[in-house]
Amino acid sequence: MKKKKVSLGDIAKACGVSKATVSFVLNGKGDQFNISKAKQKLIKEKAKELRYIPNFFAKSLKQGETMTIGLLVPDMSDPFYAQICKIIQEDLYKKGYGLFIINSNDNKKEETGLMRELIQRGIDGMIIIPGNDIDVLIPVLLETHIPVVFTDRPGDNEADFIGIDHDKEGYNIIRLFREKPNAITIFSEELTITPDQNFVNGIIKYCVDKKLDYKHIPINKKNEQIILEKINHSKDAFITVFPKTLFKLLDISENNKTNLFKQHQLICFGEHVAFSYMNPKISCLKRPVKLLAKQSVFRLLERIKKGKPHGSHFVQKCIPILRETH
Amino acid sequence: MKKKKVSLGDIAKACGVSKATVSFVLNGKGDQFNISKAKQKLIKEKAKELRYIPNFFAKSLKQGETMTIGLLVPDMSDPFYAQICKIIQEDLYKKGYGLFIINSNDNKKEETGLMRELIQRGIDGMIIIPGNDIDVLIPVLLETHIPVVFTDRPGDNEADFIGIDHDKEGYNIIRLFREKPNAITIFSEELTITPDQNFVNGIIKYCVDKKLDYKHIPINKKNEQIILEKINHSKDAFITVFPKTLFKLLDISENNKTNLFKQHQLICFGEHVAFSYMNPKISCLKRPVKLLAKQSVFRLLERIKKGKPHGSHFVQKCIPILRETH
DNA sequence: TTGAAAGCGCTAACAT
DNA sequence: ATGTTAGCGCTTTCAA
Repeated sequence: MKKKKVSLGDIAKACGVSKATVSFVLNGKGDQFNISKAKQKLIKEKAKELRYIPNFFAKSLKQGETMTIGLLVPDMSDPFYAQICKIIQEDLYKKGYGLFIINSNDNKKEETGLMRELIQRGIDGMIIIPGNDIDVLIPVLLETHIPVVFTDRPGDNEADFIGIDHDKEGYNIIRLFREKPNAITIFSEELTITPDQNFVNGIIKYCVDKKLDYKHIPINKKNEQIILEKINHSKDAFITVFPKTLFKLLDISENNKTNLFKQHQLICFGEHVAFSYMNPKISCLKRPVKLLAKQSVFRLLERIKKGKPHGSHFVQKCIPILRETH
Repeated sequence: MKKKKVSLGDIAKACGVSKATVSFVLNGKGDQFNISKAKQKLIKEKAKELRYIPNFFAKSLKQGETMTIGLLVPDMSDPFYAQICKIIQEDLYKKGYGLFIINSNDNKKEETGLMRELIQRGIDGMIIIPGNDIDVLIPVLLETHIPVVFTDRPGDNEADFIGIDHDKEGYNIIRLFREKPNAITIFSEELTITPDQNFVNGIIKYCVDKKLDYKHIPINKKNEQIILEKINHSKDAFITVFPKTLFKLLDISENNKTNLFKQHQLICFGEHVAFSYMNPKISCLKRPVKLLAKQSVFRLLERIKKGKPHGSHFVQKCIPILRETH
């Protein structure tokens, strides 16, 4: 059932040389160690013949690095995170690193366990999009000394962070509406994640500053009546926190044969491929995915390879994409 | 820069016992080896105190398994594959396995290299959605003895396959149109992947059998005129191979201020969240993602843990989702 | 009831 | 120019 894998030793035996020699040759250090061309050739051929595949782990064990990065992401099937995953994977790959991904589903209870799961696997560093606030993560972070980068959602001042300023983005989003709104309704899922709360708080702060009426409605069965009320009997400008919420809102509206956009301006926080194919085309505030992903990798490798200290904060602006609904 | 990690030995030293004892206790075999409760407690506390995290690799090295599965996927930011990745990751996690993902971008040249990359990492098995046909993969497959499962795209009779029958799905898709079409136009990307070709071939076979006119048009700049021609001056029923292609088609149509759906029925091969929010709502032939992903994991673990022989083929049907455009 | 020691596959300092 | 050997962290057999 478990056929034995070919190891360095097997090649060494087959060639009548020592493991060291084989190791040197196969790692391109043959010349450096003055191993005769003939022998080098022999070894390389033998390796190919025996279909030798080096055991990465054994190497890692010895060298203390695994060339593997861990990524903790809320939901890799969400297009936003999926893109992040992809870019991170590809950028890391170019630098010789592999990627080990775990979905947290924003399950706060399990998050620290999942992080430990990653650490156990001997990763050289990790990028996390945490569901929990920093204080619950700190115990795990203290258990290890590998570099950690927080992406999209911040840790604390001590921690590396690559993301956006949710508070500020929330504060500024209302200025994007074509017509100055009289009142704002914010739709979202239940706000369990602090940065999302901050985004909504930003909106509210603006409303308070500008003396705008506002209401925040989590989308759920229980609120369906009040949602319909808002759709049908108000002229509020709508803000949806993430495309998923917008889709749910549309479902509700559709099920009740009402047209959401007849008397409402709408901006969605977060972009979605679908938006430009919908009717009307959805205006949104796009998060700078690519930049965040690339910068996260860049930063993490800087920490790992150059031993740079932590605590850098890379805050990027969102990009308004104004199509038809704003 | 590289702070030393706590190892088994450190705990052993701290407790004045041997590494073996610590290992037993920490693996829950304390009782089995009759290690005194007091000592067990001491060891466990010390481990916690020193923030001990076991080194998975060292364990793997010894035990010959890494509890890690490799996944080779064309593009994990494509919603279809993203979902597959997610389900696979979660199902594996439940069984104690980790997931190592690599994007191939359907780059055929690099594919075998990427597979080797996975194998090197000592994975216990792998799930691949290959871009290449089996014959180019065989050399790599022969280098290793780990179980491999082909998902979505088949290998050969020898190989495990979990997917759909592209040929047949192509053949049957035309029956889904509400009105019997006089002619069919198939839009797709350049067909570089055999199963995609098979899907189109299936369609064509049907057209030939039923004496229907057909044309297959790869979407690219060069074909833009002929695409517009089809949109504006034909009444063909349209089939798009994958949502991405549909979106491109819509872009072209939109840029030319024409309405694609005025005189065309359309079915898309492959589902997309956006479809039910578009206007009109897109009819499609949905691939059974969840089933494929789950079955792939199930099958792979069956191979790994029970040593079942390869060569099983699990072919599932696509599901028509008929909304408004068919 | 516990410890010593071998060994998983690999690298690299040290011998020869 | 090439081989020997120790050791990375862990498990497990065997001995005590």
